[in-house]
Amino acid sequence: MKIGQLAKSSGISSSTLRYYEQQGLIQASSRSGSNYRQYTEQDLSTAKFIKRCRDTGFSLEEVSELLSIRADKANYVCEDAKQIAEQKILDVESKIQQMQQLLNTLHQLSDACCGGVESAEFCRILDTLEADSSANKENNQ
Amino acid sequence: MKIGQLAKSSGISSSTLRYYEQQGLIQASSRSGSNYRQYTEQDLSTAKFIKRCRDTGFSLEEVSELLSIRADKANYVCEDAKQIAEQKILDVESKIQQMQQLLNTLHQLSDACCGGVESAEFCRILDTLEADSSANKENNQ
DNA sequence: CTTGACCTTAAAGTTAACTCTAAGGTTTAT
DNA sequence: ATAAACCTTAGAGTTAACTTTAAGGTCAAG
Repeated sequence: MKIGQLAKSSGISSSTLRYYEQQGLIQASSRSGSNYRQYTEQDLSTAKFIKRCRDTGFSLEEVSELLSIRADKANYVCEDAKQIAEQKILDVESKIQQMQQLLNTLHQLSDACCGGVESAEFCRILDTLEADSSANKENNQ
Repeated sequence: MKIGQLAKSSGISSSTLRYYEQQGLIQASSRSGSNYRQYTEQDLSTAKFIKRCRDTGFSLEEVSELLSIRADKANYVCEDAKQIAEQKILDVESKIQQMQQLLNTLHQLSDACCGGVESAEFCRILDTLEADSSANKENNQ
C-alpha cells in the first residue's frame, strides 16, 4: 500500500509517517517504479504499534527503543521492556505530583477571592500573588 | 537598580527579564545615561509578582492579563481575576486526568510483564502494544 | 488530454518560554 | 590603564513532535 493508505489504516498522517521515517522509526519496505513508498501489512502492524506507543505516552525516543526490542525479541529480555514502562510511570507520577501541587496553590488562590463584581482593589488573588506575603511553595524546577 | 540586581532580587534571570520586556510584561522605569535599564522598587514588586504567577503555573499570556488587572485595579472586579484562576484550575485538572489515564494504561502495561531475564519473545508489554488486541482507551486529543 | 488526487523532497514554520551568541559599550577596582 | 564584571542589541538556537510550503512528478477517470 502507499503512504496515504497506511496513514488511513494506522491513524498516523502521511507527513508524520515521513517524519517518523526520517527519525528512523519506520521504513517503507520498498519503493515503486515512480519512487512511491510501498508498505506491507507488516509495516502496518509496525505503524499501529507506534501509534499505540504514542497513545500510551511514550516519546519517540522511547518508541525507538521499544521498536528495537520488538524487532529482535530474542536478544532482549522482559526486563528491558518493563524498565522502559516503569521509568515512564515514574515520570508521569512525578508530573502528576507537580500538577497536584500546582492545583493546591491555585485552589488556595481562587478560594481566597470572592469572585464578585466588587472592584479588584482588594482582590485576594492579586494580594496573594504579591511577593511580600509568605506561603511560597517553591514550584520551581 | 540595574538589570542584574533586579535579576538577583526577583529570581528571574537578566535575559528572561529582557525577554519579558519584549513580551510586554515589564518595562524599566528609565534608562541611565549609558542606556542601562533602571528599575525601581516598584519594578521589583512587579518582577516578583510575575515570578509568583509563573510559579503558580500561569502562562505568560495569563500573567499579562493578571498584570493588567493589577495595574488598574479600579477598573476591574474580583470576577476578572478569579476567572483566570478558575480557568487555570480547569486546565490543570484536565491535564491531571489525562495523565492519570495514561498512568493507568502504563500500569496495566507494566503489570502484565514479569520483568525477568526471560527472552522478550513472549513479553506481554510488547504484545499489549501490538494493535490487534482491544483495550484501546483512545488517549488522543 | 486534462483535472484532481495522489505522491516526492528539502526546508521552513509552529509552539512556549526561554537561552545563547556575537559584537560591542560602561563601570569599577586595582 | 587595564581587566573583570557588568550592560546593550539583534538575532539565532533550543526542545519535541510535528505541520506546512514549495516545486514538482504520477496516475486514473472522464
